[in-house]
Order: sequence, then C-alpha cells, then structure tokens
Amino acid sequence: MKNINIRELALELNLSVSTVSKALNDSYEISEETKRRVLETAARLNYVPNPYASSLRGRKSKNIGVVIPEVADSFFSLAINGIESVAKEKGYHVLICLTHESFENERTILKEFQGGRVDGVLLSVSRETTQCNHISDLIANGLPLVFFDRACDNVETAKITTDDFESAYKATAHLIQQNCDQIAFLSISKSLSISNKRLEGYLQALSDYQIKVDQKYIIHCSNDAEQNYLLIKKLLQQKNKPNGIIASVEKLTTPVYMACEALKLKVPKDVKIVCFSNLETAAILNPSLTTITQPAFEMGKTAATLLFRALENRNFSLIKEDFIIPSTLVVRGSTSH
Amino acid sequence: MKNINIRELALELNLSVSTVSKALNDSYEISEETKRRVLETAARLNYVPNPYASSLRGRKSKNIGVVIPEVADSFFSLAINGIESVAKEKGYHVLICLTHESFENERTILKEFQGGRVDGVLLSVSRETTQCNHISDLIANGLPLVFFDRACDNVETAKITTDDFESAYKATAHLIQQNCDQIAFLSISKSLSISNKRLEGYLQALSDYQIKVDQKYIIHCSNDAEQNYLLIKKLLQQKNKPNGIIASVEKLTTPVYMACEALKLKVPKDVKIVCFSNLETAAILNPSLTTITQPAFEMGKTAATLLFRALENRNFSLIKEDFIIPSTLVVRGSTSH
DNA sequence: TTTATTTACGAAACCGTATTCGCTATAAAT
DNA sequence: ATTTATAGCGAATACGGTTTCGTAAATAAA
Repeated sequence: MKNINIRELALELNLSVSTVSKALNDSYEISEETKRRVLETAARLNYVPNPYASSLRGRKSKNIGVVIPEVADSFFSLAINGIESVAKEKGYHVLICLTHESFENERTILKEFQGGRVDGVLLSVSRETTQCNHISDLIANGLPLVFFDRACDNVETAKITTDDFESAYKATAHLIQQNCDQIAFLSISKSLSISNKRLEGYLQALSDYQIKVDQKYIIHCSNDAEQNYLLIKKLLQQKNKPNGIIASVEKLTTPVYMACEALKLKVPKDVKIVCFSNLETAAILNPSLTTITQPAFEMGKTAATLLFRALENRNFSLIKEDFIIPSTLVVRGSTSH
Repeated sequence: MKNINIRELALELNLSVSTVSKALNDSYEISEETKRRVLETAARLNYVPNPYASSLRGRKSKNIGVVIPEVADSFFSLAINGIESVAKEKGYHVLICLTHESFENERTILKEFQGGRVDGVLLSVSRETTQCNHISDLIANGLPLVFFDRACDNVETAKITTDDFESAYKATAHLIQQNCDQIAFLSISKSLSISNKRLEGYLQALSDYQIKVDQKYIIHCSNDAEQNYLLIKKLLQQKNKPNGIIASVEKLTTPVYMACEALKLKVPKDVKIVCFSNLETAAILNPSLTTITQPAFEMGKTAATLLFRALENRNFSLIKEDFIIPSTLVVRGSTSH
C-alpha cells in the first residue's frame, strides 16, 4: 500500500508520464478511452499526486492563508467557517495561522508567505499592529490580500468590516435610553481601527445625547485575562462607578460578569452591559447578554469570495475599497428586563 | 521588491547555488565568513525560500495535519492552541482541516494526506465515523497518526483521551447525590467511542446506585441544532420527565438551557444539569453550569508531543497505547446552590 | 619532503509534476 | 494524389530548492 508517483503509474499503464499527467488533468489532448484507463488505474493503485510537486511546477499553491489573532473566539471561528465554505468550493485549502495578538508573530507569518506558501491572504491584524509595512510589502510582492474585521487603513486593498461606528453608537444610545448616564467603554487596543471606530461611535452617541465624556470610563485592556479582570473590578469600585458598560470585544464578557458578581452588583439593575460578541451562550448567561452580534460567517465568506475573484481574474485587482456588513444589536436581559 | 530565488541570490554573491543553500542551512561545510555574507545578502534582498521546493526535495513537508470535526467549539479551539504551541517550537506548521462531522469529508482529507502534504496527523474522528480503514491505510502508508479525544479503538496507534468513563460516572454520581433519580443522558453519536464510554460511565453509576435504566432517558442527538432543541424539549415535556441531565458534549448546552427556559423549568430546582464543556462562560450562565472540564490544551499538547517523538526518532514508532488525562468535575449552580 | 587529512566550495543529479514542443497516424480538404 | 488539419501521444525541460560527490588548496602528520 505504499504511495506511488506518476512515473510508476505511467509504467503500469505503458504510457508516458506526460500523457498520464494530462489525462489526470483532463486535457483535451487525451482520448476519452485513455483518460478512463488512467483514472481507473490511478484509483486502483491508490495514486495521490504530490501537492508540492504540483505547486512547485505550477507556481501556485492552491492554498490561501488566514491570519488571525486567535482561534478560541466565536467571531474568528465562525469567520473561518465562512472562509472555508468558499475555499472548499474552489478546491483550495485554508492555512490558518495564529498571531496570538503579537505583531512579531504576524510579521513572521506574512514574511513566510512571500516564499509562495499561499496564493492569497485573508488578514485580521493583531492588537499590537500599528504599522503596516509588512502588509504593504506582501501586496507589493504580488500577493492579493483582503482584510476582514481588523484592517489597516493605510494599506491599498479591500477590507470587509462591520459597521463598527454605527453599532457602537447604537449600543451606547441603547444604554442611554435605558437610563445609563455613566457609561464605560472597554477597549482592547489603542491602535486597532475597529477598536477606535467603536470608541468613536460611543463618543458620538454620548455627545449627541449631551453626556459628558469622562476619560476614567474609557479603559484600555490588555491581552492578559487576569489583569483585565482586575482593571474592570477597579473600574466598578470607584465612587462614581459606571452604570453602563460597553465591552468592545467578546473576550471581555467573562471578566465583566465576574467582576459584577464579585462586587455584588446586580445586572441590569446596578450596571447594564452590552458586548460585541458572537457567543452562542449570550442568550443563556446570567442575565442574558445584550450583544452587538457581528456577521462573522458572512464576513469570512465575503472576504474569501473577494479574494478568489482576484485570484481567478488576473485583470481584476483589489483596490482600496470598504465592504461593510452591518452588525445587529440584540437586546437581552443585561440591559432590560 | 519582487521575490528572488536561490539562484539569483547566488549570482549576487558570486557563489554557487549549493554553497548558498548550505550556508542558509548552516552546514558545517561552509565557513563562518561566507555564512555571514550569505545571510546578510539574503536579508538585504529579501530572500524567502520556497517551501514547496524544499518539501519536494527533502520529502518532508514540515507540516502536521490536524483533522477535527469543528473549530467553533471550545474544546477543539483550545486543543489547537496546545498543538500549535508544540508545533511552533519544532518549526512546524499546523494544517487544520475540518470534517464538519462528515465521514466523507474525513476520508477525503486523509486520502489527500497520502500525497505527502503532511508529515504526521492528529485526528479526532467525526461523529459518523464507524469504520476505520481510511485511517489504517494512512498509517500503513507510513504516516504517523495520533488520535486525540475521539479515537478509533481498532487502529494500531496511540491515543490521547480523557477519562470519559470515570468523569461521566462522577457526573452521574454527583447528580444522584443531589437527589436526582431520573437522569437523562444526551449522546451525539452511537458509534463514537467517547460518547459510548461516557454512556457506560453513566450506566455504571446508575447501576451502582441501584437506579433503573430507562431507555427513554437516553437521547441520541443529531448534528442539527434546531432538531436537538426539539428533541430535548420533547424529553422534558413527557410526564416522567428527568430531573437531571448529562449532556455529553458542549454544543448541547445552549439547547438544553433554552428548552428549560421555554418550558419554565427551574434549574437546578426542577432539573439539574451537567455538561461536558470547556466553555469559558460556564461560570456566568444562568444558572452557572456544572461542567466536566476536559484538559483541552493539555491533550492537544500531549498529542503533538507524542507525534513529534515519532517524527524525530525514526526508530520510535507509535504503538497502540492509551494516554489518559483526567477531566475535572466543576460543581456550579446548575446542580446545587 | 611526502603523504594524509581537513576545509571550503562547485557541478550535477534529484524530488514529482506540468507544459512545451515535436512527432506520427489518420481524417479531411483540395 | 497531394496537401492540410487534427487527434493522440512522448521526450525533454522547468519549477526551486537539497544533497551527493568531486576537487583544489591549506594544514597536519609521517
């Protein structure tokens, strides 16, 4: 049951290697009868082509790279499903690379991609990424790249995002309508565009509703769960503690709830909470969580579709363009009863 | 900024291709001075080696394949992190392939691996997998493979699992001690070994505590979320409805909670619930969820470590062997107050 | 001084597949 | 009958690295 190569397959068939290769690739040069024979024998001898040889010769890998900060996250894992659904249809493989929110990892991964490992890239940048030369370099090198969710504004390519400003605005307005007047905003990065857009939406809503901005309500979280928990706890322990919280990212949900519980704060009575989150369990939390639900699967799917358009049409190139798929505010128990 | 190959690099350096290759691979044949020059020029010209050329020539891909049913699942995404932590250290890449619980997908993926795409495989089989020839074939072909979590019993290789029988037993005993006498067990597959071992642990506990087994309390769920919800709802609507539920897999958590809420059943008063789950949000559910928490990261890490031992030592081969890492019963609000 | 060994490098073969180009035999067109 | 076109196949080359083997010069051993 050892694996055979095309040469041995050709030998068995009394055909040349080139004929077999063409038959396997359904070339018009080969007769139907021969194709049938080749396919039949290939199946019988359990022939599986070596993808590296094909990639080397064909100068394309049939792989797309997906670079994301983290896989243990509902948004990203759902986005992967969206991406994969398209890739599979196109006969491509998905190479998932994790940066773990580290800029250095991100740069290393993209650098490696220059060697030809992938034909195109879908990228959601790390929270540390402030400067984008490593991305521009890759594009200049001829690799098509599409951002999804977390983009760099000064890179000339397409991005798929959600309406971060508007949805943060909606979330904030919702809290205000629920009588919150001291609303905290939990950010995960000072540089990330989505984080900043969400922050701006929050600020705009405060302004529109004539609520004064208080810097002590704007918390910049880190990538350390324990530290974030302490930060949030501290926020909720000050004398003018907030009566509303917007968490700009899913992973802050648990520390926020934990902090409220530790401090015996009742949600939504004492504090109301909205999270940007795709958690399936949002509906069964204690209390159920009001969320901004992002169209994760759709975003992944759209990003992949766009990337493949660039891969398939050599005369179609990715221009700087925004595709915005709206999020949904789902009101649940953490902001009402 | 176009990518260059080793030939052009050699030309620039006035060296032969072989010398450059050896220098890049830190061969003892090359002087320190030359290595320095090569490395410096390679960096300056932004040389990135083509991985497919290396793989083809070296007959190894520096990739390991991870085949799992689903990525949008806490257990698997944490396991991926464990696997990746080892792979990264060894300079390997992780190729994540999703079966979406389909046997056909699983077979196709493993078949492709025979072409040499990966040097080794970590596999958690789909819920549909009852027959394992596609796996044995792969191993017979020379590819080392380690199971993690979901294994096939009749394949000659190592497996990393958790103590499914014992933890299901513990969960059941815990429910009994909390005065449950009508305990339902939610399975996801009739063939999956983990599902069956958990079922056996449940049955053994019932037997040891002299509780009669009632087949109507053993529910075989499907892969369809909506259908599972209806199934569970039906379970909870019968006249002798259970007062305890064990969900053998994380994804059943939400439908169970939803069904209880829809039927106005109080947890834990009317029904007590235990889930096999790695959900980070278990502690903040309504009520907080008693879980069997699997050592997901550890299992991934151990499986990867074992696989690499087989990859690195040609005289070490994977024998049929069980490595069992225990799960933890974490008692929370869904089974007590 | 002669011989053996070591150091540092280059030429060429090789990994498995795809593609270009050329060839033959047959069919079609003139 | 002659030319042209076409269908079907094979030889050879290319893809970009790695590795084997050979060799010249430098050094060590005799």
